[in-house]
Amino acid sequence: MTKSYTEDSIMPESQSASTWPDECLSSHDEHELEKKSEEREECDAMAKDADPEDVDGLNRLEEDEDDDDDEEEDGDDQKPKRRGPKKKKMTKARLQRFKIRRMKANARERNRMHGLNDALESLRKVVPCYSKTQKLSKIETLRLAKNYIWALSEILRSGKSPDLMSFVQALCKGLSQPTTNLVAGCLQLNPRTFLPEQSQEIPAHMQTASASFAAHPYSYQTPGLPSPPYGTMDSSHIFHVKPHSYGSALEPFFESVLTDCTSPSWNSGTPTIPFRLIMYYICSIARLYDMEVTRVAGKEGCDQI
DNA sequence: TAGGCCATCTGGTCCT
DNA sequence: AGGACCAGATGGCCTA
Repeated sequence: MTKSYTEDSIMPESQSASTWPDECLSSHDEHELEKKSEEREECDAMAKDADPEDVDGLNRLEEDEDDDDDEEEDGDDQKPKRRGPKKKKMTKARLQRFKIRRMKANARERNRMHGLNDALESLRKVVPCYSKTQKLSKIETLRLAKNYIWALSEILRSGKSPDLMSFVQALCKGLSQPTTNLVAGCLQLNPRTFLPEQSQEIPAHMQTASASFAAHPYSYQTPGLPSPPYGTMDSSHIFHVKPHSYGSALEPFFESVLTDCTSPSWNSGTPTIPFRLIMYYICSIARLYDMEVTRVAGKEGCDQI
């Protein structure tokens, strides 16, 4: 049974940036989950009603049993006897129990995978780029989430405001072409401007600001992945993105944050940019933290004197 | 049409 | 014994 999830899972535009993981399920999301849960119950019911005679694996199992029987009947000395406990004869009752057990296991496995997919869907909604039309694949969602976490923790660690370029570079490390384009489109950026290979074209002040982001300790080489675009940063693939107005892209990130949030694109149907606001808050907190540490340190110094 | 992505089934292994 | 987890196989759908 194949179930298609073609329905658009759209993040409501009203969802604020403050709805972070624990509260990230809006009423809309809850409704979606309820709907899915109902679908799954139907699915499970169908599995229960399914004719056990139709289970493919059982046919194979029956074939195995036949083989065993043949072996016994032949009594061929040339073939080594199978060691270990002898297989019990598959009676009709045993067969029936096996079928039921197998169907229950299948239903459990389906539910387990659905749970995993729900978690991934929640993750999609909290990573920077959430598009109505272009849903991130599972693997890309995980990669983007990993980059995002790293980028945010780097901001907290350094207490410095990164520029947009280096932030997006960090986000796009190891992502595929479509995802990189999505991130670029999401930020209304020209992907050319943050390509690692072209970093020498970035103004000097940008490169300085990017320093802490350049060395991505968790960047991976994705060994063993079959083919590009996975695991590569081949820049050629990024050029397919449609041209935008790139004027603000080279401006320092935090100078434009608030104005960007009130720009028309903020409310458009295209991917939202809530993380810009989040970034603003995080960096503000980091600055306050830094100031507080400096203040306390100074005070302790005075006390010691 | 090939390749990517996905859902599902399945058998194996480990744990309770 | 039964459930959770995992990886391989398979087939369907979609897109470049």
